[in-house]
This record gives sequence, C-alpha cells and structure tokens, in this order.
Amino acid sequence: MTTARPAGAATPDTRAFQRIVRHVEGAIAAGSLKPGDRLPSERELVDRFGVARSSVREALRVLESLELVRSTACDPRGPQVQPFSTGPVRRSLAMLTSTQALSLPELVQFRMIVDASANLMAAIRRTDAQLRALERSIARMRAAMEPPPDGAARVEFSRADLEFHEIIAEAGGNQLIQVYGEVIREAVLRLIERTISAAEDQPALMLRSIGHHTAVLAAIEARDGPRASRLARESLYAYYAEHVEPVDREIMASLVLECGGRIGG
Amino acid sequence: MTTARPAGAATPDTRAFQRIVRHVEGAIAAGSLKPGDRLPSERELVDRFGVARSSVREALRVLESLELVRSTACDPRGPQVQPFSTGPVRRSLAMLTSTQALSLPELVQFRMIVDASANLMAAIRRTDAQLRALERSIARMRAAMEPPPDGAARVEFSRADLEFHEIIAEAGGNQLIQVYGEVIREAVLRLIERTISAAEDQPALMLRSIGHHTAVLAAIEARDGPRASRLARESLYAYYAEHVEPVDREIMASLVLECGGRIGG
DNA sequence: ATGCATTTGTTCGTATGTATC
DNA sequence: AGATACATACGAACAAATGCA
Repeated sequence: MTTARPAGAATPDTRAFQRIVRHVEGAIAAGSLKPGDRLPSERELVDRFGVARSSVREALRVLESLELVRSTACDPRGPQVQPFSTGPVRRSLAMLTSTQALSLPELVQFRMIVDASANLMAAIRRTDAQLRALERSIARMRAAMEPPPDGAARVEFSRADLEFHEIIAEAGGNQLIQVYGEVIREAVLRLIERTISAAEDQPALMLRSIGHHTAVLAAIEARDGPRASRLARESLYAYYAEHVEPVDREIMASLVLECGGRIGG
Repeated sequence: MTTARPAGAATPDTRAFQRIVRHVEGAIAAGSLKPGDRLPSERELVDRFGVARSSVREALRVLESLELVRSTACDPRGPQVQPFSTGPVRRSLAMLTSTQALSLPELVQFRMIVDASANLMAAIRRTDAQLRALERSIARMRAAMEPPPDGAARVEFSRADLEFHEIIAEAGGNQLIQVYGEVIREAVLRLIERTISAAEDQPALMLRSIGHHTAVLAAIEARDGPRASRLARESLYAYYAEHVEPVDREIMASLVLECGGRIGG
C-alpha cells in the first residue's frame, strides 16, 4: 500500500481537487444532490477526502464557476447546490463567438433548425392564452418603434423579440428546444451586434421583423405547423444569407428548400 | 485610503481570484492573449495582482476548468493559453441535460431535428475520405453482429453507431450540430438503456439499424441532402413513435411530414 | 435581542518531486 | 550532472460576519 497522500507530488495522476469536483459533479448528475441541498463545510470536506483545505477550496471555486454550488461567506451550513442554470453554456458559447472559434453561419444554421422546430411544435400545442401573449410581444415591438428609435428603444425591441421566441418555445412544450433556443438566440444577437447591425438601416429592419413575427403568429394561430416552420427558415435566410460564404449559403438554402420554402424577397 | 489588502476580508466586493479570472478571460476574448501564449508564472501573478498564492491558484484552476489555460508542473514558462475548444460547452450541456429531467419524446424530437440537419449538411460537404470512414463504421456494426450478440457485442455495436453519427456531424462542418448531437445521442442512449432496450428483439433491431445506416450512407454519397435528412426523421419516428403519447407522436409526425417524409413501415 | 461558536476569505510559511537550464 | 525554479500540496493564522442557542 502506497503512502496515502504523498505531500509534495508534483504531477499526480489526478489532482487532489479534481477528485472532489468529479465526486460532486457525479452526485448532482445522478440526482443524489439536488438544488438547495448543502455540501459539507470546507473543513468537513477536508476530513472526508483526506486533502488540505487549499485543495478543497480550489474544488469549490471550480464548482462555483460552473454555477453548480455557491458558498456564501460565513455560512456554517456549507456550500449550497444551486438551481440548474444555462449560465455556463451561455458563457462558454459567448467565449467561443468572441474568439471567432464559432462562426456566424454555424450559429445561424443552428438557429434556423431550432426556431423552425419550435414554431412547428408551438403551432400544434399552443393555447389561446399563449396566442395573446405573442400578440402582446408584437405590440411591445411596435411600441419600441414609435419614438425615433434610439439606443434604449433598440434594446427594448430586442427584448420583446426574444420574449416572442421564448413564448413560442415554451408553447412547444419541449424543454430542450426551449433551453437550447434561448442560448442560441442570445449568442446570435451578441454576435450580430458586433458586426452587421450598426451599418444597416435600423427602422427598415425592425419593420421587416415585425412583419415576419406577425406572419408567424398567424400561422401558429391557424395551427399550420409547416408554414410556421417554413417562415422561420425563410426569414433567417433572408436576413443572413448575404453575410456568409457560398458553401454556407448553400446549406442554408437547403434548409429552406427541404421544407418546401422559397428563397428570395 | 483603505488598507491595500485587508488580510482577512470576509466578503470583499469581488473575490480576489475573480479579478484574475476576469482579467485573463477578457484578454483572451479581446484577442490580446492567443492560444500558445504564456501567462506569467504563479509567483509573478502574485506580485502583479497583489494577492496571495492561493488566490492565484484558485483562479488558475477555474481557468483550467474552462479549458482556457493549462498549467503544466515544473514549467518555468508559465501556464499556456489553450486552443479554443467546444469542450466546456459540451460538458455544461451534458450536465444540463442530465439534471433536467427530460422525457423520451423531448429527447427524440430534438434528436430528429439535429440528426436530420447533420445528414443534410454532410451530404453537401462530405469528402470521399469521410465516406470511406462511414463505410468502416457500418462494417464495425456488422462485425458486432457476427457472434450471437452478447452484452459486450451490444456495447461495440452502440459504439460503432455513435461513431457513424459523429463522422456525419463532423462532415457537416457545423460545430454546434456536432456538440449538441453528441450530447443528445448519449442522453437518448442512456435513457433507452433504462427503458425499452431490454424487452425488444435485439438482433432484429440491429439489422434494421444497419439497413437504415446503409440507406443514409447512400444518400450522402449521392449528395442528396433532402433524402438523407428525411431518412433520419423517418427512422427515428419508426423506432420511437409507439413509445410516446399521441400529442408527442403528432409532433414527431409533423417533423417527418414537413420535409416530405412518409410515416409507417 | 445578545453572545458565542463556527465558518469563510485571505495570507504566509514549508516541504517535495520534477523539469529546464 | 548539478543547480535553479516551478508547481503541487499541506498547515497555521487572522479578521469579519453569519447562524444558532
């Protein structure tokens, strides 16, 4: 039997803090550790894993950066398991877009298929209350255009836009579409704001957007799933096709055509 | 003027290690720190940020968990900025999917749209080498059936199956499709293994699966994206439709029909 | 409502194995 | 081959603030 803890091992097979991280990650993934539960206190973790407090703290900082736990200062009850959040995915995705490791066409293509499916499902499952909520979102978008659109109004417009899509995703009843769609739309928005948004004719784009949303609403109201799906793909193609390379444009075109959509306009 | 570093501040505005994390994150996002570059050594970071060694180490562990840097032991040149990877997104996504009690229809519906899109893109972008790799995966699946399929053979079959889909996703050239597809397929597999897998007629299912993969390969070889996409939706519908409620079955049917697919058989 | 005990955040010091120079 | 420098890991200490009796 080897020494339990070689005090000064330079590069052990697995670092001390990683054992703790994996243990907690596994417990959360397996469901034996649920949001609201408390982890043992730092000093108790020291005893339980047989490592120094520094190692325990490193593990806690990593788990904290993953938004899995949160250790509040001076709380004797120990670190608390957090409610599951899309924060880490969003941040990692944001970093990838910032560093150009994720391209605009990749984001847009993915958004095409997610938005289209969300619309399709919403057309089947939507309730009348959700229909009215969608109408209110469009009204918010219209209201944001009344004054000559300044910076604040553009933010409000984007917010209403996102709200519209989130209601649709929720109406579709698929949590994956909901969560993933939210993440993707945010990433697209951030990337767009840094690239083509400033140069274009803002009011015209906003008007076109309102028209598109109105058409989607009508399709969902009529419970015409295929049309709602097609509208999403067509409008995303119309918005972004000119900003991508030919190969990616061809793929986007295929996504539009495969569901009987048309290109142009 | 307050003391520069109150040695025992319990809840500072921003924790010591967070300052370092944000600084490095920002530098990488801004592009002033590129993959391959070196960070200052731990001791130099101590001097530069005016914090203790432990804090520097906590920051490095967090940055390491984000796969942004990697500090190798005994390297006088300091931690190295890593090439940008989709690893963090994949891990966060996997954690999110394992914690978010997801139903079978939700997983299958999402897999329908992701697999279909992956096939579509692969049909456009695939190289001949990737085509041959797909053939090898199917051969592996066939080989796993030769002996009367026991447990180990089933694992090998599943592995080859996943490999087939991963090659397709890679050929499509969209990293998001790749990452999301990988996570979804693993989640579906995990759920299936716990539910319907044991009861069914294994060899028949495997044969049907091989037939399906062969058809997809042919469509991708012919560069027929719509057909490749349709095949994915049809076969997933055929596999899982009977195991879901009517409402979800209707949505799955819509996904098949919207791209001109057929239901049944 | 008050006081005590506990816990966290932070820092400093020390030992050790290893890779680079 | 030797010396240096580095990262890993452990332990102890202090200030502040929280939670519980």
